[in-house]
Amino acid sequence: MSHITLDDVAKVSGFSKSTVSRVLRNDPNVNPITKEKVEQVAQRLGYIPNIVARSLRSKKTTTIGVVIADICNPFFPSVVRGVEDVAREKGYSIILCNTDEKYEREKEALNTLIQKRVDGLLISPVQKKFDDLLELRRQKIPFVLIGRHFDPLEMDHIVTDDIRGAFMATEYLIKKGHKKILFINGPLYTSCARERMAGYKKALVENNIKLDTKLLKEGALKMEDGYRVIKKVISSKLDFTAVFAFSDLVAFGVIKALKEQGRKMPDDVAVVGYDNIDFGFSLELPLTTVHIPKYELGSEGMKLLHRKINEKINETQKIVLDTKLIIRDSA
Amino acid sequence: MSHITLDDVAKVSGFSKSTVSRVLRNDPNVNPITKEKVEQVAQRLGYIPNIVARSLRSKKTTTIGVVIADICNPFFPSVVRGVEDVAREKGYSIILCNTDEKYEREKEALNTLIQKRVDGLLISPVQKKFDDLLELRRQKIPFVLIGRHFDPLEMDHIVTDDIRGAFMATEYLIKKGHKKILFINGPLYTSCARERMAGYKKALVENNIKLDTKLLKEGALKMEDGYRVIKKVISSKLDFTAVFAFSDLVAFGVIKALKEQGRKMPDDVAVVGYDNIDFGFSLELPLTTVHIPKYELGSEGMKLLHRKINEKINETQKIVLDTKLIIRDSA
DNA sequence: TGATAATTTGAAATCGATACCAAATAAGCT
DNA sequence: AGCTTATTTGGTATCGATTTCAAATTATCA
Repeated sequence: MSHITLDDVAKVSGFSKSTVSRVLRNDPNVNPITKEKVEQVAQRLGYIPNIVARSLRSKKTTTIGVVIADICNPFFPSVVRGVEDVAREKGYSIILCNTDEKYEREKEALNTLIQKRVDGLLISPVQKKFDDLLELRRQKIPFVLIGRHFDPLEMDHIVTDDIRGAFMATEYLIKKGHKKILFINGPLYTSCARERMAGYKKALVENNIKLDTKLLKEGALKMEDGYRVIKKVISSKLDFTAVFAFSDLVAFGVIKALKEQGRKMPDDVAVVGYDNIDFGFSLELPLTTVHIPKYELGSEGMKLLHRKINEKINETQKIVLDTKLIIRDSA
Repeated sequence: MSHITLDDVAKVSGFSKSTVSRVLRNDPNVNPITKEKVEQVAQRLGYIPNIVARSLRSKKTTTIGVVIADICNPFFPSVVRGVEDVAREKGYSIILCNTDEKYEREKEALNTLIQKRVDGLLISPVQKKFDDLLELRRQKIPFVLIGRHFDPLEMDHIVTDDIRGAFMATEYLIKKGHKKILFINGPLYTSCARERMAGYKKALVENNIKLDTKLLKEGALKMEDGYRVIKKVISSKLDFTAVFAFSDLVAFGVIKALKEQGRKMPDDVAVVGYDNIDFGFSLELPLTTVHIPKYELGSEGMKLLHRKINEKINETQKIVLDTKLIIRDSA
């Protein structure tokens, strides 16, 4: 009454468990005629392989962990989709975990994923601490970082060229005549915020504009953050003619706040976002932004992870994808 | 050198496997002093429980499958997030699968999930066929349908009141004086499309407007579909003053097409969407739409699934969440 | 044809935990 | 104390597959 097992198929078909196992795993070392017979019995009995048992013995779960900040952040769905498409193609399932940008949550997630013996992990790390990642490395569990990386730590990763991305965005604003560009950056514990900062500064330097640190804000991640910063900056009478936001999400908050202040965009203030999330084009004010190949970040990341799992590659793999400036109406 | 197992902890601590197992599972039938000792040894050895082994024996994987159409459809992230939050709280991980609205993909996904012995499933079904769901039922694997349901099949589900949602949207348009309301519906194999159709018709009947079947279009799911339908309808000189779209996504396509035609919204044509996806408010034309409690669909669905897994509830549970009309500028 | 190699099959051990039942020990009570 | 009951521990079977190694069978070829 319970489940049909490989044993049952063996008994009914008259072959041994070994042979049946070979058939069901498509092992070539089996007589085609035998294969046929066993398959028929398996079919007839409605046999369903128990992958848990297989995993225990073979030490492979064909499951990988995907750890991101928040699937509701419009940046991530494409990434995850890219991962899943490649994963499915290669025979993996994905376990999804949201960290909400909290280190403790990341650590917990990695813990359960280790306990569940995933074959590998794709992680968009919180970066406030990284002991948990070192632990992964110690355990020799393959993992690839997505979108963020730890420079001196020699961990496999796939990221975008954020220095260049931020450089392009900033230079574009400069070429349009802007000199007071408010940069609402993300948290500096993230590699992307640091690199975008570098890109921003590089553009200023190359165009002989001296840096005004009062125009540098950091720590913005969500819409509210962009909104709040603008409100504060304006009440402090700080002067600026353009805003470069850490993300499109932050840019939305910026636009909302500026609109409430009655500032016309892009004439009074130009706004540039980052990420190029969906529907940014059909906003009230179609957003000028830096495109990140989100799907590829996921799909190529998964491909790399797959190689890491199957081939024993020792050197750290670092993939850097290109970004692209998308010019629309907001700047 | 390999992994520390429960056996190792047993040997080092001097207790038996059984006792160690009890400690690590927080079984109350164990002396606190023993517990302390064992825990210290486990800690010292860096023991990591192997959940695969546990699952094999206990027949529980603490993993559930989540099968949706496409995480890139802005409807789903909130749903998945709702699921994951509750799942995590209850000790489950989620395996995510995208079907792209294809029955074969759904079937494959369910297959691997069954083989991986998930404890239960949350499914937004494709509804073109349902043999795969009947198979799940035959196998007595608990599952809950999300957002769509099969009326006569008595399967547990959590949906929204789409008759009422569509009714409200349509009636709102009627009260605004519209009589020729183009309804660009989704595929009729989905329960939600059928119910919204019912709501649409009900509103017409109650307001003494006779149904013009030429104004009924179906099969729209994506932005392109909305765009295409409008283009076609206009070139066929069909007259309409309002559009009720199956989803906000479809509405986006509609708006794009209408704008290209130079029609002013909402004056020439009023547009109402469905779902209330994020950022619909900050569009060029803030969208009037029907709100669906997406997060709750996921979180409550997961709660129901959890009950189904743990208590042996026999009656089919049907949860219907309420919808709400969100009035903005597009109609 | 007979020796050798290749193919095909099977028996038993194993993966790492939990479950079940029995045994040992401690506690409670007349 | 002596008996019963509760608490705590241990031994062994088991979950359902894969792996390893050896045995049996078949094919190859001088």
